[in-house]
Amino acid sequence: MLSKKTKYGIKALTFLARQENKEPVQIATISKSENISLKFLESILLQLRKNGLLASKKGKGGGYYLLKEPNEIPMTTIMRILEGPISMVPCVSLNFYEKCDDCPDEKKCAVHKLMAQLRDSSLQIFRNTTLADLCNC
Amino acid sequence: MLSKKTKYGIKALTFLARQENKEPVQIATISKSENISLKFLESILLQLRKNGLLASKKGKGGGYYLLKEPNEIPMTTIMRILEGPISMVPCVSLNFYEKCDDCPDEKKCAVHKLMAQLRDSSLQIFRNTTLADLCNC
DNA sequence: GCATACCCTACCATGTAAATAGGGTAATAA
DNA sequence: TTATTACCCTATTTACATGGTAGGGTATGC
Repeated sequence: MLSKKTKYGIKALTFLARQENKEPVQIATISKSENISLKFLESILLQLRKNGLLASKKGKGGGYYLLKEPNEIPMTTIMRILEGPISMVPCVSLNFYEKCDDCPDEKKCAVHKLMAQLRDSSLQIFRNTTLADLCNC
Repeated sequence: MLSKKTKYGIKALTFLARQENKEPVQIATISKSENISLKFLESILLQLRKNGLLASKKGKGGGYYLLKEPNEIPMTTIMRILEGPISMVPCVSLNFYEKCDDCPDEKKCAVHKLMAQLRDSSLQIFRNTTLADLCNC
């Protein structure tokens, strides 16, 4: 399941990507427009800032804004920051690899191969989709 | 993330699919061979039986066995029984559809389109893979 | 009739998601 | 300088699912 954190994060990012000018947008503005709990959204945007996707400006006229062009931000980046691994099992993850403690041999594991296939197809979609693509809806 | 229930279930099913004869296999046998908690596995096999994938035989010489040929069991069936929806959000699920309460219009939702795409590619893999395919590892 | 092995219900421990609360701090403008 | 704005940070709560455990019940077959 996709966490609400990721879902809200994507919605907030597309909201920012849709801004004509590059003026900072207040958290409250996004919160109201997208029906997202203000405080929860705050923590999400903070996380996106710490991971280099957003920057913020304090004080009056402040808010959040994108650091790159929407078409330069692939969904892989966003997913990995907010949701974590793309794959469904750690033993096939490229960026979050972990060995299973119940599997003696990954190569002989029935689940492993299937999940690797799935990861590849998911990766392909996420890599070929940028934030800009999500705005045209 | 793939739940351990699903992972164990798939492993157990492939174990049964690999049996030469169609003799019932005891839970304890699978449990030991695949390093799965006995009682947990018991509940998983029970669920698979209630959903028509397995049958069981009680008493001495009893155990679980497959009801169909492995190549007649697509992964979609197994995943939907054990893991639930294939899609990452209920609003794009074919079998477990649910409307989002925060989205006024699904067609305009940035997340929706992306997740629908992802669901399609996952479905394609799961539909074209049967239990038999997992046994050749 | 006894051992076998599945069947069923209940329980618990742990962890995570989602949301809430409340105050702190930096930047800006007047 | 000072008041306001709006981000920054920590802690807490609630709810729920997962993974696993416990213990007995029941049908089967030798």
